[in-house]
Order: sequence, then C-alpha cells, then structure tokens
Amino acid sequence: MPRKSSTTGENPDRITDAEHAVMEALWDHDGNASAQDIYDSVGAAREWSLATVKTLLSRLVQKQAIATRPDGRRFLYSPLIARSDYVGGESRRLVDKLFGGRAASLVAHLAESEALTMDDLSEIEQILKELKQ
Amino acid sequence: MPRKSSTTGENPDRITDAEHAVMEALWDHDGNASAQDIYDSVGAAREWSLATVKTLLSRLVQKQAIATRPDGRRFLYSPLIARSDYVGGESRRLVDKLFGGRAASLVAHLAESEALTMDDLSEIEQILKELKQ
DNA sequence: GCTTCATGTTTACAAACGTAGTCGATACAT
DNA sequence: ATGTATCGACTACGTTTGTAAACATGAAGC
Repeated sequence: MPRKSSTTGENPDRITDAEHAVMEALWDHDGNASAQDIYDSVGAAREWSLATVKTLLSRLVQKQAIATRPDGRRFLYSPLIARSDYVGGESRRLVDKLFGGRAASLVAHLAESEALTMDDLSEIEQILKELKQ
Repeated sequence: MPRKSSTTGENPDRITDAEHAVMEALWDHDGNASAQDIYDSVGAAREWSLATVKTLLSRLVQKQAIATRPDGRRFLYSPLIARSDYVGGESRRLVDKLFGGRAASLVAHLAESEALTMDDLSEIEQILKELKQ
C-alpha cells in the first residue's frame, strides 16, 4: 500500500541519506542545477554514476522535496524546502527520539561527552549571551 | 556490495528506528528482560505483535548490540552498548551530517530556531559554567 | 537526412526494514 | 503420559533504499 498522503496533506516523506547529499548540492547551487551539475558536485566525489544521481533526483521530485523547471531539453532542479527547515526538522527528530524532546539535554550530553571543545563552549556562551540580550 | 568496514573492524551496523525502541526498553530493564517483557513495555504500545518483537531482538543480537543469557527455557536480553554511547554516536552523526562536525553550530541553530526556551538557555548556561569550572 | 550525444523515464535488483506467521522443541498442568 | 502453552528459530513478504543499466526522444553537428 503506497504511503498515502492524507486528504489535502503533505506528509513529509523522509529524505534518505543519499538523497540528502543531493539536497546539499542543490542548496549550494542556489536553485539552478542540472542533473549533470549535481553529478559534478556530489556524484563524482561519492563515486555515483550519473544514472544514480538521476534516480535520486526523481525520487526527491516524487517526495516533493524539489521542483523542476525546464531549461531547453533538460531540467533545472531547485529545493522546495529550505535547508534550515530541514536541519531544524532533523535536529528536532533527534532530540525527540533520544532526549525526550529536551534540547538542553542534548547540549548537556555533548558537553559531558567532550564533543565540545573549549572554543565551542565559548562560542556557545557567546550565542547564549546574545540570545538573552 | 557489503558496506566495507575500515581496517580491522567491526562496522557498527546501524540500529534502525524500530530496533532503537527495543533498545530503550532494554536499557530500562537493566539488562534483565525477556522477549515478553519487551513486548509488554514497548511492543504493545506500538501495536507490534510478539513475533515482531522477537524478530527485532534477533536482529539486534546479530548486530551485536545485545547479548542473550539463558534463563530456563527462555532468554534474557541485555544491551551490549551503553545508552550514552549510542546517544553520543547518533548525536555525532547528526552534527557531522548537518553541521559540518561543529557541535556549536547545532546549538546555535537550536537557539535561533527557538527550539530552546528561556529555561533551556539558563540550564545550558549553568552546564557551561560547570564545564568550564 | 542521419548519426551521435545528452537527458529524463522506466525498469532492475540486491540489501535493509517493518511486520508477522509457522515450526520444532520443551516445560507444565493434569 | 499426554495435551497445551511458550519460546526461540526459520521463513515470508511488501516496501524502501542504494545503485545503476536500458530506453526513448529530441537537439545538434555534419
């Protein structure tokens, strides 16, 4: 049974790891990239064939994560979701899944597990200072 | 092509979402849970059949994420990886994937996107203070 | 007008995943 | 001793993911 998207509704259809790499390239290209462009910037590095890149682009179109615009005989692809939205969503998922929705717990964990350098700590302190005015 | 693992290595064989739910239950049960126990604490809530829980447990054993110990006719299952290690690993993955490995960027993003309440901010500040002595 | 190349579409296929049924052995009740 | 409930092992099956080849079509060169 194909995952239905309810009545009017966008169901956000998860983006996979491979697809995400393509999204990153798209975000870099500022919404004006051909399949070949994507292949050049991410496919080659990952040792994907051009065909693979095309498949990933199609799937992203299906998932309504990107849009196509014709440009001669080819398409230009552009993201339909902002990177910061995506990043926010994924971060939230992680926080929900592993920290009971408490973002502060994540920060605490990063700090305790020494995933944060002294510089990180200072940087974060700075951010907090600004956030609190 | 099987995912190659570097040099000597156990490649840590990713734990899936469903499997993770089982791990959480195992961590809760302090290393002494039967399949039925896991079913009671997580399977039922998720509307999984007991068979599904058993399958997930088997796969976790294969992935060497949990160990079995016979207890009469049945098994008791216990985690082989500490929750904090798992959580740390997953967090790092996210930070690597979305924030170029800079954890501070994640915190910045959470702060800017208002995923953090004032209370969170204070709490984090407190944590930082302690961390820096 | 053909050949060739670039491009999106269709099809492929193995591995992983989510979900679960069936089977063979064994403990337990009677 | 025999039936029955229970347990782990094995099998199953549709979907998603990673990876890619085959194909159709139209443009562009000659």
